[in-house]
Amino acid sequence: MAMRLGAMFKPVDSRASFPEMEKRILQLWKERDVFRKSIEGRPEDKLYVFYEGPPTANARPGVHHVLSRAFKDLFPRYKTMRGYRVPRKAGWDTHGLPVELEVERELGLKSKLEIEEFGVEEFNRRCRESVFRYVQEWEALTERIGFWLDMEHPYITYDNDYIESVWWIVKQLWDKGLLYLDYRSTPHCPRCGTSLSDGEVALGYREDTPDPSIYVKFKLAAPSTGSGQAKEADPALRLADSVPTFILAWTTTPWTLPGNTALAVQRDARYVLVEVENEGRRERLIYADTPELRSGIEEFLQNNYERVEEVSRFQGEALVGLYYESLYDPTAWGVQAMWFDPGQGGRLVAVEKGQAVERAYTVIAGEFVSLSDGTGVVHIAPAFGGEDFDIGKELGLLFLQPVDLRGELPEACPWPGQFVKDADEPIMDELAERGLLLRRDVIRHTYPFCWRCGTPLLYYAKPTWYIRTTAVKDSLIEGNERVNWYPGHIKRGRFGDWLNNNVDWALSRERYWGTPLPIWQCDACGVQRCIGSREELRSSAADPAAVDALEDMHRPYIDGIELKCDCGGSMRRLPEVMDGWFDSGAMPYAQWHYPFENRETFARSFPADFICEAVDQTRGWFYTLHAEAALLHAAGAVPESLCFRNVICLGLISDDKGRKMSKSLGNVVEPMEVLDRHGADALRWYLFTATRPGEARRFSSNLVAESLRRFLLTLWNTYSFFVTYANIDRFDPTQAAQGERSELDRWVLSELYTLVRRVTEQLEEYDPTSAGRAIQSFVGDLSNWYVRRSRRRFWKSESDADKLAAYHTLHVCLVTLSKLMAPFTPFVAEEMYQNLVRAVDKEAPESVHLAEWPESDASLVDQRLMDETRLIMRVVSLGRAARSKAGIKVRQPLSRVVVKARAASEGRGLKRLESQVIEELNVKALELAEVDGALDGLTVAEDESGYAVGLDTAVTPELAEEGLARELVHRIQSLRRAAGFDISDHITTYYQGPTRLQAVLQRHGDYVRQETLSEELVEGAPPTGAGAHTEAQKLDGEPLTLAVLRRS
RNA sequence: GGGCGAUUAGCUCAGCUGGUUAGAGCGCGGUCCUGAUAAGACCGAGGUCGGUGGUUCGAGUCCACCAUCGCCCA
Repeated sequence: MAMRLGAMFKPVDSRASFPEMEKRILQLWKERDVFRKSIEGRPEDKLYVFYEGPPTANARPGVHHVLSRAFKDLFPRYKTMRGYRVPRKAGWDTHGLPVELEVERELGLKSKLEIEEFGVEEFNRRCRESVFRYVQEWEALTERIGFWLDMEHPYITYDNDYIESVWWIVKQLWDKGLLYLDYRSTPHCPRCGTSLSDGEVALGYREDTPDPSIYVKFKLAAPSTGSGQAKEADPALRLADSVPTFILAWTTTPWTLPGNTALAVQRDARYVLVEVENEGRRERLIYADTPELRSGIEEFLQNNYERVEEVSRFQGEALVGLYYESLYDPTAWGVQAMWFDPGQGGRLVAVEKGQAVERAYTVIAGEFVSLSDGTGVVHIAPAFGGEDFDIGKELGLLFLQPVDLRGELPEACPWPGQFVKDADEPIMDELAERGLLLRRDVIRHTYPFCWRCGTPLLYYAKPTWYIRTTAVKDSLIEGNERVNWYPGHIKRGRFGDWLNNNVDWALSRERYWGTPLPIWQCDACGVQRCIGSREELRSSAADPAAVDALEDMHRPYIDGIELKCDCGGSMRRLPEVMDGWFDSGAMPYAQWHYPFENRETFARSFPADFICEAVDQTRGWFYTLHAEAALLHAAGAVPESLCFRNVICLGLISDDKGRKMSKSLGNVVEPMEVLDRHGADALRWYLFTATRPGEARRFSSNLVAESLRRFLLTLWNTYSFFVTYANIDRFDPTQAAQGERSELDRWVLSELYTLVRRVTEQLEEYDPTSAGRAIQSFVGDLSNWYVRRSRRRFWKSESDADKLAAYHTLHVCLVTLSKLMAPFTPFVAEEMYQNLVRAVDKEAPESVHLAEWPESDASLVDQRLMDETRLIMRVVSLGRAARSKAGIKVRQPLSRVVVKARAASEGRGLKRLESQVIEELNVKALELAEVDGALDGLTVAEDESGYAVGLDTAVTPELAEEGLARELVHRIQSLRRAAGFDISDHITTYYQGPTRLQAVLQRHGDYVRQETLSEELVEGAPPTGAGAHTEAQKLDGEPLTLAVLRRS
């Protein structure tokens, strides 16, 4: 389209490329430094605090990252427009096992031993390098999707300053006794050689894991044998019968059997003793007497034994205290026997030579024993399994750990050096040979694996540093009450439950690349000391100069720093590093190097107003932030026990078939591809409006395309329409008179300001999905009702008050929309704003993102008018249905339409707005059906809710002529378009056709000329060589030739 | 095994505190309209609102149980 002299606005191509437009906008933001201005232009004392949850840049960003980054971007932009200053500091998570594992893979290292041989210094150097491997891609994607974030000054968790702040936190907890060392049964990855936190374990559960399901026979010690019994056996057990008697226990982990030291039963449950016989050999089995357990076991017995007979029944109580014969003797393999010494508070101590542990291989009572699966008897191995460990501690049981930290069995055992899971088969085989395996099957259940390397986890009792989060449980729960969650069910549901079931946080990791645990221990006296700052380290160091020279506070350098002990000895750092999650939860403090620097900044920026991550962070970052704030508050170090006031918790993204996106399935959608094809606004809009936050969502490029078509293109075309006509008329919104608003203008403004109110309310409630959907629905109405109904007003030739009002109204709608949409689709909003506002008003803020959020004008909201307009839309729809039924096209005028409304008041509304119905349905009059039978003889369409519209389908000769005139207009317009004329070109039209055309043009010639900008309507062929566009057509079967010629 | 969430048209989703005969968009078949529109309108096919009970004059909506899926926990 040619630029017109005096045009106010940049011409808008209705077929714009959004990705290209977005790149221009990115350039514009950069040139004008809009992001910085959007922060610094707002008052310092009116902060809206956003915390960025740090990603790790050692893998490429995916669609799910776009999801969270889009939501993270929306609220800061919105709040900026509301007048808040919203700093947005980027952050990078750099520590932790995943990083180490990646590097291990690259180096081909298989164990911790190999890492140490390779060298911790070089290993950590490589870790440091690897964490920014994809940082350019992250930065490019972040910018491309329009996520405004200060990536030039990010916090980085491996920085010495960051580490120092983390140390400060640890020291606060240490001073309050919130840190302690304990033997615990800990989830342990035998490959990584380290404990995992509960949060990490939670990441690695796998459904449907096949495992053995076996029934193992534990032989009760007979009274006659040397081992005897601790108590007089209940006669019901019939032990005196000298028939071998076994307790049947069920397990899915055969490899734990060498660690077995007890069997547990339910004291009050009923058990049964059954005798079975095969080929003359008799034996007896004990298991729980519940219908569901018995049916399964007994069916098996019936199928495998010649005779099965119940001997007696008794309470579990009768079994408690009995001894049984151990399956193995691990001490013979060199395993050091230990026990929980009740004399030392249940501490785990070595069993000395010759010492007898009273409760070794006895039946104990346990509340946790399940009576719905297995046999009602649980095999107890305190070295494995939390419950086993706990009951061992409670009752002073024997403790045997025949498995080392690599998950391997001892060299001296029958399965030397085998990995436990591989030993399952041979263990079962061997038990079967000894006749101690009743039954073996396979079960599928959920089992935890290492979330990174996929190795099955073992529960392993070993010393670990814990944070006593249970001490601040009440505070955690209370703080959560004050957090606004979206979706709301997370608060009392997933997150609340997690807090209610809080257990202490396992902090230490026996690894290399992490924040070093700042605890030193004296070689001489064993005293331990926690260091809370670099200065404290220096002043306590044996060689302060070495601390000054320390450029990197990681291992191995930090391990070289020794402290002087009060006893005169020398203190060395404990080798552990910290759980990487602790780093992330420390970001409110450590991002500012608090309290060593930026005390003011911290004070103003804590707690956060808004954070947003996916639901998997419930046990991750959401928890670590919350917990560290509560702990520090309890330690008196921060003023608040909660860390964030509003949080959006996003659901996970799956592919279009509901499957998780994974490389192995090949269904991962590359975000950049979607962005290149459809643009960032389309992707953002889709993510905001398609599904509510919190819900799992299906994603595909096609759905983004649909979102683009349905919403952005509709909007864009409305915008393009406005600019096209405003330029023709040289409409200047800053100068032109307001004009005279029609009912239609008043209606759309009423809808607009209703929309402003709703969108504002919904964003205040952290519900961008509802807000976006409301905008979408408004844009639909604006385009398909307001603009469609107003078209004639824009293209009529006189520039009267009505036309001016139409321009002003559409202009204010589009400008307001650009502001409402700025947080959602920042690019197209900017594009529209620049053209609609900045092009005509150099005083206006230079970016829509620096503009003020629109205010609703209640005086322009007219509920009745909106209701009435909804009604006429409905009536028009029915009218079109009636036309369709009668087979008469809308171009053919008809004499009247008769409408049956549901109430008299509705009838009045219809009459008030009848001109819109009349125009839209192309009829001469609208009548209300006020008496019975008013619709008789008409073509009627009705809907379920009681409305009916009747159409008088009689076409008089006059109406037919008029219809023909409109038909001609339509054809000439199509011809103009086909000829490639500009909308405002004036033409001469030539026609040759049926004689009745003469009469029609006699009567309606003015109309045809005006509509088609024809200066003349000439009967005959156009002059040859004049360049006219000619088409031969049919009109009701008769030949018709039309030609259009542009006039110079 | 427990908790939370979901289940409405082929697909993506609305349906507020219970209220006539359950909706939209996409897709499909057809008709029409159009000088802003890659659009739009109308008609049609397509739903026992996951299932079973219950509360109620009335249930997609409330309650209980069950099933399936997802996430989380053990």
